[in-house]
Amino acid sequence: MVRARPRGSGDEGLPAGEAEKRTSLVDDAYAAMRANIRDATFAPGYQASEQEIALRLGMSRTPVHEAAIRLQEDGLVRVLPRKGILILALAPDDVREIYDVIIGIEGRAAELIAALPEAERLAAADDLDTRTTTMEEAQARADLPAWGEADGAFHAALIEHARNRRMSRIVQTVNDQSHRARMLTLNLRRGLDASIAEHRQIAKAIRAGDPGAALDAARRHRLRARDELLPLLASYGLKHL
Amino acid sequence: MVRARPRGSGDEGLPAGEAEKRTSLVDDAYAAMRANIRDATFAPGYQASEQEIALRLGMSRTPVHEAAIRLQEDGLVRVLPRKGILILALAPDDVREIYDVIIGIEGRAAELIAALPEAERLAAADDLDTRTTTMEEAQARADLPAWGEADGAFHAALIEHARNRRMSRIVQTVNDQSHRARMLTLNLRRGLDASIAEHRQIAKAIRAGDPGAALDAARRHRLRARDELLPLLASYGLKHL
DNA sequence: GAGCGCTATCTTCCATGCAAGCTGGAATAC
DNA sequence: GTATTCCAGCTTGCATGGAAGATAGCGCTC
Repeated sequence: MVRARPRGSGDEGLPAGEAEKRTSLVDDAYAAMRANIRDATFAPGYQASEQEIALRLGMSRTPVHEAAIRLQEDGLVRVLPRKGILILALAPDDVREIYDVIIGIEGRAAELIAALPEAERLAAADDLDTRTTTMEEAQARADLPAWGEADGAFHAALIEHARNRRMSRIVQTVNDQSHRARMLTLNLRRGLDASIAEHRQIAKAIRAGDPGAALDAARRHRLRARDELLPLLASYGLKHL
Repeated sequence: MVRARPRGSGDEGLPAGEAEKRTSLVDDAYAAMRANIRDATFAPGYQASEQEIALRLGMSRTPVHEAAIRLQEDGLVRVLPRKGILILALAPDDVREIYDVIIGIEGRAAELIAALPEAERLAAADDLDTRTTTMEEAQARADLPAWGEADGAFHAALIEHARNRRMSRIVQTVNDQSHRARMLTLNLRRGLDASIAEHRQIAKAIRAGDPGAALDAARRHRLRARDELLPLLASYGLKHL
């Protein structure tokens, strides 16, 4: 039986820490299923059987089952007893919830970074500015996918610099959940200029070592994005993403 | 030692005859292990084998293994490949992380509640005030455990009223992680009066429909608690809880 | 005594078998 | 035609066994 092992596709693992050499089938199944959900190979609402997925991945049901438990814990699927694995859809209300979580977490993260010792603070600000510049360049080329990727990188870096593993995990989890929504709505977005300007403000407040301003800038940025996105979803009648 | 529990003969002695929808062994194992970790039956640093736990719970290794995966996802244990289940300890740095998560989430929750329509807002404020009164009564009796429980109830209610399932889940997860630390440090706490006054302020801002003030009050409350607790941990040299 | 390697034994990982729950549809009763 | 029953085939839940990795202790070599 052929064992397809998709490796390294978007594995945002630990930062420069351990050389992960583990090759457990459970991890393979988890990564593969997560990737399939992200790129909508498993569309929301699709109900798969563990047997079928196991067959496709060339393993038995056990690792698939255990991976499904992890994915359920991540909020990506629901394991229906004796019925199968249901790929969860995202309702507008979920998007609202996710934004509120991010508003809270990211604001605190920005505040924390601005309160770091000067050297680390400046390094973080430089890093964020660099990523914002990447966004500007993408915008100049009207390259929307690149813009989206750079935007994601900015926000990932923002959380990373706060050096709080729990925050990182929370943000990654909700980002996984909303990945499809972001991809879908990327070309509906309007406030690209505003985003870039707000990113600059966040970096500036961090550079200045002003936690209050950093908190405020980060919150405002996400609040605006939320208030821009939610009506868009509503007007397009997108009930589940 | 060996408590063989024949399975399948219907209801085991679950407390307070609840009509449990359906008891799966995995859920049983998850609940039992989580309870054991909370009350330190499984002390941090203890390395258990799945076989041993399975024997103790009267089931086979499979449900224990799957429950361990969920507990690992919750950050309570670490499954060491081919070595066993390690009960995680809590370092002061973890407490700091947890507080920062809560500061972010709870602040946003308070803000959201204060922005609710008046009827819901007032109901929430009343509820929070009631719970604060319970704390006052406990304090008058110098009943520290009751105080701690009422304090927990206040914060649980605060999150609950924000009606955001993801926030609820996040807070519950970090609360599980820090439960032992809270129990240990309950009798070291000083700012009981301050806590009650701050709770009143949060409720007041919510009642007034002032999101900014609610955010600020909730943040300040947790910031103060954090700044009070962390030095305490350091001074007692508590390296892992 | 110190270091090395072998092995006994512990552990999890994974495949698989069996039982039981759920579902859809055929067969039956009216 | 409509409602009901029943059953075949689907699904997962859980137990169990074999395989392989990890580890500690022993004996051997130097």
